[in-house]
Amino acid sequence: MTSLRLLNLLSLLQTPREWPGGELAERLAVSRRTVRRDVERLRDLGYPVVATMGADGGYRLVAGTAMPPLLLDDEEAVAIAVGLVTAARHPVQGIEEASVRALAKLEQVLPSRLRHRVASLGAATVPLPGVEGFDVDPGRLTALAMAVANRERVRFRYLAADGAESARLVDPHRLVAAGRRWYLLAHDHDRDDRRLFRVDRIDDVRATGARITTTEPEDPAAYVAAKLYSGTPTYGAVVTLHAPAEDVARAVPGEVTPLDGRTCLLRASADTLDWLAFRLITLGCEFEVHEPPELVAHLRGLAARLTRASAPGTPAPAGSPPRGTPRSRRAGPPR
Amino acid sequence: MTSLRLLNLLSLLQTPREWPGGELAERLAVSRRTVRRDVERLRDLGYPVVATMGADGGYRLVAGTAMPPLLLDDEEAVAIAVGLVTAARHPVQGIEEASVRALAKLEQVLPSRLRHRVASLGAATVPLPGVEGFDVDPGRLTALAMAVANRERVRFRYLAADGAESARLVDPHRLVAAGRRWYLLAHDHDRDDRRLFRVDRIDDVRATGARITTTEPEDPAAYVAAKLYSGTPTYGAVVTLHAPAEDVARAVPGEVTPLDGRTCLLRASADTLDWLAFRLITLGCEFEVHEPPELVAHLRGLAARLTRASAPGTPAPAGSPPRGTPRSRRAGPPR
DNA sequence: GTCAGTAGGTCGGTTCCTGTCCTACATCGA
DNA sequence: TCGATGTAGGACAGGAACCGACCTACTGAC
Repeated sequence: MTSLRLLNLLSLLQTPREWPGGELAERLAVSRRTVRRDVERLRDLGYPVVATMGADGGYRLVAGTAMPPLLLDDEEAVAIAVGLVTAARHPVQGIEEASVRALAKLEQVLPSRLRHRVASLGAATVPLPGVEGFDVDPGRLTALAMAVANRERVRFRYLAADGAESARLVDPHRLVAAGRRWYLLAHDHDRDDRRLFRVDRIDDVRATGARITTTEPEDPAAYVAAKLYSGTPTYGAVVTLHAPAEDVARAVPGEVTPLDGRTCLLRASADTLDWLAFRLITLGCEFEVHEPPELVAHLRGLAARLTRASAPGTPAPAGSPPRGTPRSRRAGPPR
Repeated sequence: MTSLRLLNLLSLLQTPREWPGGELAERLAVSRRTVRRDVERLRDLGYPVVATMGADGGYRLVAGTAMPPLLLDDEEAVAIAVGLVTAARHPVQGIEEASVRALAKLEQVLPSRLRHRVASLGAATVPLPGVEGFDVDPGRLTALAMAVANRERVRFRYLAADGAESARLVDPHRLVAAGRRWYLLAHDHDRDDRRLFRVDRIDDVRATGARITTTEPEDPAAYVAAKLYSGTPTYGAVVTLHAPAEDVARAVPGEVTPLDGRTCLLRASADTLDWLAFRLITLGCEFEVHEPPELVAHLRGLAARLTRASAPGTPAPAGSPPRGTPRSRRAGPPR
């Protein structure tokens, strides 16, 4: 079949190197002429293959106007999936939805032998500070994304803010990420009204097979924003930073006002104190917090904890096995 | 052309929903019979398409044994690229190389109109603490990855540890990630010897077009490990954590020994104090540091900084514009 | 200049592909 | 229980596409 050969050819050409026509002909078990024709076919499909002339020339796939089908080996597929899983955990502004869509697409076709690798590797992510239960399970996210794409009614269990658990039957309309949290905008059939669900409080998602009958609001983004800002606890911080304004503006989101060449004023808001403290600490500069008082108290608590942790002269507890040959310190880094 | 239709069909089937044959026939502008035959073709290619029988049945692509070609729209491609870029910045143990390979593959064919989006979005990543210049430029990484895959000799400028800059001509053999740093294992033609280069010190990578003539060591991993452990500064930390051993083991890499049900002993090593401190703080529990003394001092300095930052009653500097209507705090989260 | 590579035209035989029939079977809902 | 609506798949004939073999033209490196 010629389609299979075309895919194989694409797969070969996607490894970033030059392929002489003879080698391609051999690998695809066809004549050189046919390889040329296949290359022409790929070009017709919109995937530009450039050929460098002369001795030791060859074919190479370059960027065109359309994305060619990506042909991945197992490891690459796992790597991409892991990347998308962490992207779902720490959504990047502007492509949150596309990340989840891509993850759902990939999950749908990912061979089962690779799934456990993705799961185990995806779990070993860099932990960012947050409250318990903050972490979104990517599987839940993709299940909901599939339902949204499929326009399919779903059932799930929901843990409300007051701790009450309930079973819901909803028409899922859209997944949105706000800050570091995911929300599902849906029509709740039991309540017969639109609701905004926090995805990390959703569990046991089950497809019903029924089609969606309700419609989403004409401006989902505005709806979500209104719901969120009226309901989510938010801490607005005002901090003086001993660092140039331009450096700060690059590093953190928020409103940065330069005070002088070496200090600036930052206004930022977040939904947890942990997160605010984390962003401030990782800036690595001196700073003073003016508001809110909760953040001042939080930082003072953290300082106390660190002081306790670095109490001088604490001996290692008995029973700890002796360390082998200690690794060298302060040696020069490799060239 | 039938290959084009097959790709389109694959593309449709990859969106996670069910497709009735009639709709597919319409979209592909062929008869129902041909759709059935195309589905059969896909199955022959190893991509399992399941069909649910009965009224409102349809076709769906499911996970098989081989990865089908991924057909992505622009946004999904950007999302994947951004995910891989951050994965290159924060390599996940075990798939570092595959991540870069996938990124190189994607970069090669990514339409130019999407590149700037990837660049700008990829820059806005969560900053993790580290020394200056720690961050690897993903573009450099993919350039080197391409050279490795292409077995092509490259030129670059290198900033040695002592600050001396030099031009190098090398045969790149392999990219390896150790901890959070990338290294290039290569044969340096000027020195005529194997060298290990830190990728963040490499600049201005340029392909020469010449083929590689040297061979990599029979056991690259061992070679790199030997080079690294003999040369890189490493801090070995010994810390008592007031958290259950199993929780800790999940959250941080290192050797965890339970002391009792609620505390454990952690041995971990890293190349910067910032990184060690960061991992300990984000655990969120009480802890005591036994070794090394540098870490104790580092934490004490951090505690002092936080104490200064949370000095009571610091008024906001004059001239700061009054904040508009303050956002609500402590209101209930949305249902 | 020579050599080794790509680019591309032509031609005949063969293969494959397509649409139109047809029947068989599964599933849901009335 | 029956009918509607879906998939599954065989048979067939006309047409389109594909393939290899041969040829010439062009390009770049040694």
